[in-house]
Amino acid sequence: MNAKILIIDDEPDVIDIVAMNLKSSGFVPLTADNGQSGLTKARSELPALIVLDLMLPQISGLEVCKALKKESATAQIPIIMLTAKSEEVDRVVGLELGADDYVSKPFSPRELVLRIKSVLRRSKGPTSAAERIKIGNLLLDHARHEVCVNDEILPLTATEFKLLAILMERRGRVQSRDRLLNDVWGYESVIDTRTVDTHIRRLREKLGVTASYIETIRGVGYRISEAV
Amino acid sequence: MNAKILIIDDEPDVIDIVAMNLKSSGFVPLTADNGQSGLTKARSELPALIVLDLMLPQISGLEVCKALKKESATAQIPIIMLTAKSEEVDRVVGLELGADDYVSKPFSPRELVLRIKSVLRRSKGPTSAAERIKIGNLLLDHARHEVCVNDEILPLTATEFKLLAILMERRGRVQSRDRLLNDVWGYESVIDTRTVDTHIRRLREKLGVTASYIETIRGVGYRISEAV
DNA sequence: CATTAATGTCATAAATCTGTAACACTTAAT
DNA sequence: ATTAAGTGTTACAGATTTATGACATTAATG
Repeated sequence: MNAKILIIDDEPDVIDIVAMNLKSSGFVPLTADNGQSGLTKARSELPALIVLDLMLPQISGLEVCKALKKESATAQIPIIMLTAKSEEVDRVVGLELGADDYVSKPFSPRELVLRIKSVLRRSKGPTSAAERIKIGNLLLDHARHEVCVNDEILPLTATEFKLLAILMERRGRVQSRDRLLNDVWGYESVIDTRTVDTHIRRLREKLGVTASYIETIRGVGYRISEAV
Repeated sequence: MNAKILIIDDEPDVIDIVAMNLKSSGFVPLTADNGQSGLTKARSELPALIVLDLMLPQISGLEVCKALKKESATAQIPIIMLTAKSEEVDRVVGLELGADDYVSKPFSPRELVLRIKSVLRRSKGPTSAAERIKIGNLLLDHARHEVCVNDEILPLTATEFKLLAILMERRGRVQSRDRLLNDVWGYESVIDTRTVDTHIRRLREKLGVTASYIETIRGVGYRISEAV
């Protein structure tokens, strides 16, 4: 791996957490705590990818993004935007400006790393990202934000969708409740692990017959069976 | 759970309430009512996490934090700061000094417990243990939390799985019952060593023919044979 | 605003796992 | 062969863990 990743964020805790996780995933994290120094570092280091907070003092993330995309040296560098929930409106703007993905706070560091890997993968070869996952007669489409069972669309809520998506992406592997809380609800969620049970239940309810895909591993967590 | 949590606070009421709540959540609370004894206990007990009041007589919480982060033995222990509202200014300082989170007084014990869980979750690094171990026709997969004998999945309980995993990870080396109690059940477990026998028996039962892999070393303990 | 939907929490029921004690069997040493 | 310590077996009550239903609260929508 060994690729340089530049993190531009003004919150030291965010930088710390992200940098730590990147490092342990084999990346080389670079950091900047404001837009100006971020731009400078991007130009001098030419990182493989930039994680950019939308909300920055002085120069906003959008402007940084715009500037980077204007200069030929940095235009090709993929950018992942970090946005607070309320800023979700800006998502479209960000994407139109050239951001390659966005992750909303609070986010799980693990998920961010996965996104980074995904974007890097995509930016290299032809698009082959797993935008659609199919398991048996269960089909999940990230782009459309839809889940189908036998070509019939299931009306899942946002949380249910994300929960199912994570289980499907890691099919076969058991996910502990803690892990799910971390990855579905975000890294600073302070909710009870029992809540996961409830959402699993609601998922199963909507899945109907297909509910059997979700296995309970007593004393450990949940997973979606590997076999079709 | 079973993790040791050290509470450093000079108000007995706070200590009592927090300790009680931690205990009922399955943690093992340790306490100190001043910075000096807090430091001492942290070094001797090496708790899984420290709840540290910012406002302490004599040595301030910040200094305790700084000291802990300086010593390699304790540097990795996550710290949650307790701050009065007016001290919020110091939040940044605390975080920069290495605190992992902060909770401002007055706080709800429940929230503190959730925060503790969240921080512990976060600080648990990526699993570096060997994901799959194979011995003869016995295959253990951590990620799936599955054990196969000749490609057939064994329905093990959580405890059985953990016991087998530890034996397999240390194949060849005899594990005493005490050692197994410690590593499978966790320290502080007040369980009879004979209980290990029972679980070994259940394991063997499920292993069927492969049960012969688990050797009894009379007067010492158990082990899984080195040879394939 | 009013209404609906989504979400998190809780209490309780149901499932299942676990620790223990009592007893049977094995082994090693006398 | 006898004995004593160590280990295997068995059954079961108590403890945990999970599923479920109902509710309170928050967010989204018109």
